Amino acid sequence: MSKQNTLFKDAYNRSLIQLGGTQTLPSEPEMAASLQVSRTTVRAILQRLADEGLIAWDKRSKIVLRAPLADDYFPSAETHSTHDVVERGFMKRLMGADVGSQINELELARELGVGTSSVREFLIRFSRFGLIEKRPNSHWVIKGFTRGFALELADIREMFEVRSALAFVQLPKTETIWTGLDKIEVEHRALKASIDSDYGQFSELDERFHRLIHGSTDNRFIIEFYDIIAMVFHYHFQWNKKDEKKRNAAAIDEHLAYITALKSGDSIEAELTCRRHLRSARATLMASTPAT
Amino acid sequence: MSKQNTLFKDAYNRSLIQLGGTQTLPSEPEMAASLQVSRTTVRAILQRLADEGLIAWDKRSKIVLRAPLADDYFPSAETHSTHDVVERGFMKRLMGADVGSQINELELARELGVGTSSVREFLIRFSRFGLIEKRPNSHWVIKGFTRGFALELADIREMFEVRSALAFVQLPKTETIWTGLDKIEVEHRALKASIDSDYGQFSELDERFHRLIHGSTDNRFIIEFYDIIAMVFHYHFQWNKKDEKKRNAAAIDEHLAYITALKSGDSIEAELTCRRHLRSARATLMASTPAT
DNA sequence: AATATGTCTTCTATCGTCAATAAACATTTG
DNA sequence: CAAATGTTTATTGACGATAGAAGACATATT
Repeated sequence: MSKQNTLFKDAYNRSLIQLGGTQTLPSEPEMAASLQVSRTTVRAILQRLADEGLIAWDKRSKIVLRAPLADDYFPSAETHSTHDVVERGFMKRLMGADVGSQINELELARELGVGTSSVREFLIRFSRFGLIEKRPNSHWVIKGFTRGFALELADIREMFEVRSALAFVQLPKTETIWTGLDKIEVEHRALKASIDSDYGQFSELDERFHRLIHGSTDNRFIIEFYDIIAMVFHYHFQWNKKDEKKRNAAAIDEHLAYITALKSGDSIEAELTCRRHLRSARATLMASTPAT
Repeated sequence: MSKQNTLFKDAYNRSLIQLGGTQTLPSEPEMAASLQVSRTTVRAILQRLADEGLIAWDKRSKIVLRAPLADDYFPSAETHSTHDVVERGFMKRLMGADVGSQINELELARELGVGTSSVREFLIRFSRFGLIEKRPNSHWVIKGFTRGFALELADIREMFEVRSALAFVQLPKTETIWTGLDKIEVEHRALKASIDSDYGQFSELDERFHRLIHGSTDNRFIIEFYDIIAMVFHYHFQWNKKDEKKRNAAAIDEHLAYITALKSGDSIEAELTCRRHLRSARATLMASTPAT
C-alpha cells in the first residue's frame, strides 16, 4: 500500500478547526506555517475543502462557505502515522513483558498491521532508551522496565538536573529563560487552585518545567536525556493512575519551593529543593514498579 | 539482490586461519561458538572447505588436507556487511561536512551502492550520538562535529567518569574487576616500554581501560554513553594522526597515575588523577577540532 | 519588488519480496 | 543418553517499487 496520507488527513482536520473562526483563509505559505506542513499538503487540503463545499477557492480568494460538521472530519484512527501506531502498540506490550523475552519483528508487524521496516525502524529508534537490545543477525531482547532501570534512570536524572539547576541560578536575570520560569510559576499556582478537577494536566506542565530547567545547560546530551524520562513518565503513568491526584498535588508544592529557590539565587537552597523533588519523584516511580 | 552472504565469507576467512594450526576440526557447535555464528553458517563453511579440497568432511570426521593459500580467502571487500559499508562511507563524509547541511538518504544510498533502508536504519541508529537530527517527513540535518559538540561531550564524560572512578575505589578488593585493572596496568607498562614502535595500539587499550572503569557503576546509561566517546575517538583520530606518538605516551603516564590512585583506595587522589587525565584528553580533542 | 500561486521534480515513508542466517526439531553416533 | 549431525522452519537484512509529501523553479498578482 506504500504510504498512507495520514499527515494530510490530520492537517485537514486541524484546518477545519481553524476554519470555524474566520470568513477567509490566509495565504498558502501562512497556512503551511500554521499547520506545520508543506505547501503541497496545504494545496491538497484547500482542494478538498473546495470539493466538499466548505470554501470557495479561486487563487488568492478563499472564502468560507459553511461551518464544518462532525462528518467533515476524518476519523481519528486514520490520522495516526504508522510510526504512532507502532509506538503505542509496542509500548503497551512492553510494559507487561518479561525480562529476557524476545521480540519478533515479523510477528509484531503482523499484529499491528504494518510492514516490518516500520517496526524495525521503531525498534532501532527506541533502543536508545536502554530498554531493549539487539543481537546482531538475530532477535531483540527485552531488558525490561525493572526496578534496576528505574534506579539507573533516576541516578542520571539527578546528576543532570542538579547540574542544570546550579547553572540556572547563575544565569543573568536578563535572560528570557527567567520570563519562562515566571510564566510556569503562574501556571503552577493556577493548577494548584483547581487541582481537584484538573490534576490530569500536571504531567504536561511537569515536562515543560523540567525541560525549561535543562534548557539552562546548553548541553545536547542532558537535553536529549530528558526524552527518556518523558517517555517513561508518559507511558508508565498512563497505566498507573493510582493516587494520581495526591501525587500531583505534592509535586506542585515541591516545584513551587524549587522555583522559589531558583529565583532566590541561592545555590545551596536550589540544590536542596531540586534533590528533594527528584527523590520524591524517584520514590513515586519505584513504588509503582514491580519488585522483580 | 536481497542479502549478501558477507557473514559467511568473513567467518569462512576466519576459519581458514584456525585451520592452520590443527589436523582436525572440532564439532559443529564448537566451531559455531568460536566463530560466533550459527551452525547453519558453520555447515556452509564446512561444505565449502570440503569443496575446495581443504578438508575431508564426513560427519564427525573433518580432516585437514592442506594449508590454506592466499587465494583461498575471500577478498576483504566482500566480507564487510552493508552496515559497515554505510558506516564508513557516512563517517568519512560527516567529518568534513558543514554544520547545517542536509543529508539525502537516496543520494547517499546511490553513492554507496546500497539500498535506502540500510542508509535510513544507519542514520536512525547514528542519531543517538547527537551529530545529526531528523526533520520528520523530510531530510536529516548535520549538526556537525564542532567545538561545541566536543565540549558538551567532554563535560558529560567527566561527570560520568569521576562518578565511576569514585565507585571503583569503593569496590571490595575481592571483585574480579580489580584483576582486570591489574592486567590492564601490566599492558600499559608493556606498551610504555615499546611506545616508539607500538604507539598505534594505544587507542584500543585506552578504550578497554575506560570501559573497565565504567563497569564499576552498573548504570546502563553511563556504560552506553561511552559508545559515543569511542565513536568520536575512533573516527576523529583516524584522520588526525598529528603528534599521535607524543599524545599517546603522555596518556599512558596519566593512565598509570590514575591506576595507582585507584589502587591506593584514596578517593581524593583518584578523582584528581581522573580529572587530570580527562582534562588533557579534552584539550587534545579541542586542539584538533576546527574553531568554527 | 515582494509575496502568492502554479507546476514540476525529488525525496521520504512504507510495503512486499527473497536470500542469508538463526533456531527448532528429528535422527544418529560414540 | 548426552552430544553431534541431519533436516526443516522461521526470522532477519537488504532490496526495489510506489504513493505521499517536501522543495525548487517559474509565473502571476498586488
